Amino acid sequence: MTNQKQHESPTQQPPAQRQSKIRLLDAALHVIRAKGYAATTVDDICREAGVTKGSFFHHFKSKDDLALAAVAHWRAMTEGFFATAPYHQPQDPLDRLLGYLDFRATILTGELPDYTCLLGTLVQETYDTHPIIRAACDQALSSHVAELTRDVQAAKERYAPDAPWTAESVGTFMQAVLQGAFIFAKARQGPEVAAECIEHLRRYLQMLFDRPEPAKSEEKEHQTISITERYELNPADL
Amino acid sequence: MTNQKQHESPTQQPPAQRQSKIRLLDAALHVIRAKGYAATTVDDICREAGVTKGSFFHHFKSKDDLALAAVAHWRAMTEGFFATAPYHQPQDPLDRLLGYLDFRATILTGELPDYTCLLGTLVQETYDTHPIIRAACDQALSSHVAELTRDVQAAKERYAPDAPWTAESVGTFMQAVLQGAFIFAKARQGPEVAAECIEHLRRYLQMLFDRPEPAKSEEKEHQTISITERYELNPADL
DNA sequence: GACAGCATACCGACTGGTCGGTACCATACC
DNA sequence: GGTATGGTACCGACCAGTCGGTATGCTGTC
Repeated sequence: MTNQKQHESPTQQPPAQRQSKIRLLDAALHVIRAKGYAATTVDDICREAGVTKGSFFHHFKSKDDLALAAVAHWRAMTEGFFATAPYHQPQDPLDRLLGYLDFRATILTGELPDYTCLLGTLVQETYDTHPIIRAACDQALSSHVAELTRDVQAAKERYAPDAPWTAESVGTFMQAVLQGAFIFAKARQGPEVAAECIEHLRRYLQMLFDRPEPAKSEEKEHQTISITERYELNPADL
Repeated sequence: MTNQKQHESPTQQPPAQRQSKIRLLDAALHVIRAKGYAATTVDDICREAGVTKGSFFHHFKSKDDLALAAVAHWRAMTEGFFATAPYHQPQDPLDRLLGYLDFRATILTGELPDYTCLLGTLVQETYDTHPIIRAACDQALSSHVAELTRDVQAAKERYAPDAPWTAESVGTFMQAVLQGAFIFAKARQGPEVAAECIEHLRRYLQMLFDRPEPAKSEEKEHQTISITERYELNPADL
């Protein structure tokens, strides 16, 4: 949570208070990823957002209601973020997929709650006790998988039309690897292990589509620079 | 939690009450995997174990103390379980690795809390707030990874001595895929997606070691039957 | 073999604090 | 003034942990 506007830009901004709901949602993304859902208290979120409980319950019916809104917020944020990311540029669908993975490796910066996934954290805790939250996480995950699956399908048609696996299962596998990578990053307290996992996943895709592994050097160059500035987004808010 | 002895075998068993600690630990494994750590109350565990709170705090200093004991219990259970599993038989280290994955796919039965991993669930919630639990999970995960790494290293020496990746990173990747697979299983409420992920992982290993994918049919046959009976263990208790 | 002495195991009512949620008030903007 | 927004004070439920107490062994001694 670093990119909230410095509190007063008194000229054109909607009244600073109006942003309470968004600040609560941003705070929720951060706190839940750090402490987990059950351990996160409403007061925690209010404190992080700098608003009071009254405001919280004005905007959300309950803590669970906030969780659902947070998932929707997460979807909106990530969809926007990935939609404008640079990896879509290549014509070749396989290049886009590999670019996606490079991009995912690139944004492994900051503190752990800044780059881990809300959905994985949330669904782990709630799958058995909060069916509605589980369903929301499932949908959000599946939507992201579907996005990837499109490129996988295109790459499959071009490079491996007769392969025995489905494009969707590859898309799911990609997301699963990321989720597992985050768990290890949490256990090891750093993103290095996640980067290693992404590297293996990248190699797998290259093998699936019969591409030899290149000499592995600069192809990230053009991405490493710009992500946060270019899109005026902060990985912390993903 | 199904294999606890029917309460009275009055002849030789140590007094039924003595087992309270183990029953609490078994209950903890189950309940924490179902509800997550923070949402699990001491009373939940006592109810599941059929003992009282007094007994709980006789055996454990605190809830966190129980978590540590549960991780140790988990390690003991899983190490025993995997040590006696059939996949160790092949001479070829790659066959052992593939056998391991087939075995992991085979035990995806029962309810979700029966086949998912305590460590992943626990570390997700505690990595930032309970450093000691995080460290315990890290150790337990790393220990299992080290086990796998041995076979990966042997396979590497035999089949891919010059490959650019390390055996350890492959071992870690394998565990990460499983963890991610469990998250998706929770989101989708069933093990099928996890089996798909394991299949991809299996294919990756075959490719890493330059083995063509076989016609994929019966090689599981001899495992599917026996696991639970043969070792008198229940996946529910892993 | 019975009994004292002690430790381990277990019980369940209770407490102090926490947390989700509510009631009601204050201010701002139309 | 009325509606949207946010703040303060508080309530009731719940929960981790406590505490006084009982039951059931184990060991040594006579």
